[in-house]
Amino acid sequence: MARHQVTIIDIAKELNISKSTVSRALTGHPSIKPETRQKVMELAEKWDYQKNMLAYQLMASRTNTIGIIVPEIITSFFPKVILGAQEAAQEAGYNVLISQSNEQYLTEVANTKVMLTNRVDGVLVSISKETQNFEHLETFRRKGIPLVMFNRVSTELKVPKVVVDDYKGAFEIMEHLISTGKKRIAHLSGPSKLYNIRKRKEAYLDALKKYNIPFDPELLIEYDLNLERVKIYVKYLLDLPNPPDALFAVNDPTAIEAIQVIKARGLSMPDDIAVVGFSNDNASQYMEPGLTTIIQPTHEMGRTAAQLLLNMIDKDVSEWKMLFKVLKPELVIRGSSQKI
Amino acid sequence: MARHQVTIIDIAKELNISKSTVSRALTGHPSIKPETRQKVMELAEKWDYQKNMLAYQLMASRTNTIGIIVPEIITSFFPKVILGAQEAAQEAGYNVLISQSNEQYLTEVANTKVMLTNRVDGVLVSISKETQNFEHLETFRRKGIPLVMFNRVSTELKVPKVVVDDYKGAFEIMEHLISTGKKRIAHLSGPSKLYNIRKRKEAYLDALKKYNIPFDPELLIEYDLNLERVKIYVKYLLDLPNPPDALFAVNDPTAIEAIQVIKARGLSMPDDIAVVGFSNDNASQYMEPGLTTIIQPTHEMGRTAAQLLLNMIDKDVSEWKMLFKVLKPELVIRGSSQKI
DNA sequence: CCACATTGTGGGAACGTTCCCATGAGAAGA
DNA sequence: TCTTCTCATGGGAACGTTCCCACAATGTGG
Repeated sequence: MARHQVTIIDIAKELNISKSTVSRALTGHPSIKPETRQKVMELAEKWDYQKNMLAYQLMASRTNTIGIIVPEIITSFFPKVILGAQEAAQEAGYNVLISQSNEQYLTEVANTKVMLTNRVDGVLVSISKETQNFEHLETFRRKGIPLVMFNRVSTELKVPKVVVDDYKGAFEIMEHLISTGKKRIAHLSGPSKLYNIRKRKEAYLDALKKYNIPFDPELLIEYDLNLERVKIYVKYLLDLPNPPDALFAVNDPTAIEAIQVIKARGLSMPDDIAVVGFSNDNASQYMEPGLTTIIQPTHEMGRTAAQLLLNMIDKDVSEWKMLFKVLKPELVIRGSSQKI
Repeated sequence: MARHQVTIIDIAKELNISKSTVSRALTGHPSIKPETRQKVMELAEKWDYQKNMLAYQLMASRTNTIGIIVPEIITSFFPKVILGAQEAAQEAGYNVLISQSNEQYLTEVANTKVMLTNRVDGVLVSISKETQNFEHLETFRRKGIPLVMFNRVSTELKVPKVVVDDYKGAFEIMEHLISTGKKRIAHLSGPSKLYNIRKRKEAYLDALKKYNIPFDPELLIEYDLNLERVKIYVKYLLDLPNPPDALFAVNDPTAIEAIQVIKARGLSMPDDIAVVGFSNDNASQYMEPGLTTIIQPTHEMGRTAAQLLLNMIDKDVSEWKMLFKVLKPELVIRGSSQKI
C-alpha cells in the first residue's frame, strides 16, 4: 500500500517545476506567476496534499503547540479550563498537547519529558497533589521554555500564575455559614502544600477569629484528597461529643461524599448540619439538597493562562516573572446550607 | 537567550566523536564501546538532553501518535473513554492527540485536517451530531491511515467500530419499566442519523410490540440534543390529555433536565412518572431521586478501540474491514424508576 | 605471515519544509 | 546595442535524527 503521503516534491515532479516554486505557490509568495500558482493549487487539491508539519516544525524549530499538564480530567473542573485554554490557543494558531499526571508526582515528571521531547513552545501546568519538588519544572526555565501555572500552583516557583481568589471565596463561605447562625464549623481540608487549599484554610481560621468563634482543633482535618477516606472523617466529626453544626469541605467531590454519610445518618441539612463545597461540580446543582459552593471561572482561567503563555512565547521572554492573576470566585447558595 | 536545545551534534562535538556514535550510544546499539557509551550518557544527563521527536518522526515517517476526535469533553462520557484509550496507547508507546468537534460538522472536518497534517498513525473518531457526510473520513482510507469509530458511529462507513449494545440496554430499560407496571412510556430520543440513538429507539418500539403495548406517536419525540429544549418537550408530554407514566430519555443529561421540570411540577417519581436515562452521568447517582440508567463500559470502550487501532497500525492493514465490537451495557436501578 | 572476521567509529543520505542566493529571460533606460 | 533591473524560477543548505556503508585497527585461524 502507498504509505507515502504526497509532498511538494511529488507535485513539483508532476508539474516539471522545482519544489521551491511549489512551496512558494502554496505559501502565497508574491513573486510567483498566477498561472503557476493556479496549477499548483489545483494539483494539491486534487491529490489531497497536506503540509507535513513535522518537516515544517523541524526547520522552523517551533511547533506552534502548547502543552497542558493537569492532574486529571475526570471531574469537570480541568476539562473546562482546558476548553478555555484551547480556544485561546486556537485563535492564535496554536495546537494543544494535553497530558494528565493522574495526581502522581512521577507521572508528572514523565509528562514534562513528553513536553520537552515534543518541543512544545510553552507549558501550562497544574501540579499533582503529590508534587513537592519542582526540579522537573525548572528544566523548562533552563531551556528557555515559557511556563504558566494555574489553579494548583506553587509559591516556590518564580513563574506567572493564574488562580481564583481562594481566600476570598472561602471567607465568603464562612461568613455565609456564620450569618445563618452556625457556631461550630468544621473544615475538611486537603494537603496544605497546595497553595490554594492552604488559602482556603487560612480564610477559615481568619473568619473564625474575626467573628470571635473559638477555634477547635478537633474540627480541622487535613486529608489527602482520596475520596474514599471522606466517610471516615465525616463519621469521626459526627461522633464527636460536641459535633459540628456546619461542614466546609475543601471541594465539591468531598462535600458530596460527606452528604452521603450525613443522609445515611438521617440528619437533616441544613438544620442539623450545613454543608458547603468549593468549585461547583456538575452534580452539585442536581443533588438534593443542592450543594452550596463557590463557582470558579474555569473557562476564563484557561483563557487567561493561555493568553499569558502565548504572550510570553510571542515576546520571547527569557526571564520568568512572579506574577499572580487572581480571578473572582462567586458564592452560590443552595439547600445544603440554607432553607429556601 | 539560548533558544537552541542541545542536540546529539553538540554532544558529539564536546566529546570529539561523530554524531553517529552518539546516536548509537543513546539508542543502545550493541557495537559501541562501554566506555564511550558511558561518557555520552553522562553528558546527555548533565546537559538535559532530550531527543528531538520531530526529527525522529520525520525521518521515521511515523509519529507514534494516534488522534482522537470527540464531540465534546464537558460531559463525563468522552473523557472516560479517552482515559481508557490513552492507557492502551501509552502501554504501546503511543501518544494521543485530542481534538473536539464541539458537535459541529465543520469543526470536525477541520479536526481531520489537523490529524493529517500532524501525521498521526491512526485515528479514533466519534462523530458530531451534525455529521452526515463522511468524505472527510474517507480521506484517511485513501491515505492508508487506519481509522476506528466508537460510540457515535456511522454504518455508511466500512470501518471497524466499537459500540455498546444500545439495543440491549434500551430493551432492558423498557422491560424494567414495563415490569413496574408502566403502560404509557414516552421516549425522548435524538437524531436518528446517529446509529446508537437509532438502536435505542428501535428497542423502544420493539419492546412495546413484544409486550402488546400500543405505540402512541405522541409519546415519541426526536430532538436535536440541545439540552435547553428539553424543558419544552417534557412540558408538552406532561400536558397531554393522557400523559405518560414513564419517560425513557435518550441520555442522562436529558433525563436530568427532564427531572427538573417534573420536580417543578410537584409530580412524584416514580409513582406519577418514572424517568430513566442512559449512560450514567456523574450526577445521576447523587441526584434525588437517583437516576435509573445504563452504565456503559466507557473505559473498556476506549481501551478496545485503541487496541483495535494499534493492531491495524501494527499490521499495516490497508483494507478497512466492517467490524463491530459490541460491549455489554449494565442496567442500574435507582429511585427515579423504582421505590427502594 | 597472510587472509579474513570482528569491533568500533565516521561519513553521508534521507525524511519534507522554507528561505537565501543564484541565474536566466526579457524589459527598460542610456 | 549594451548595461541594468525586474520577474520567475531553480539549487541547495538547514533543521536533528537514524541507518547503511565504508574503513581502520585489532584479533583469529591456517
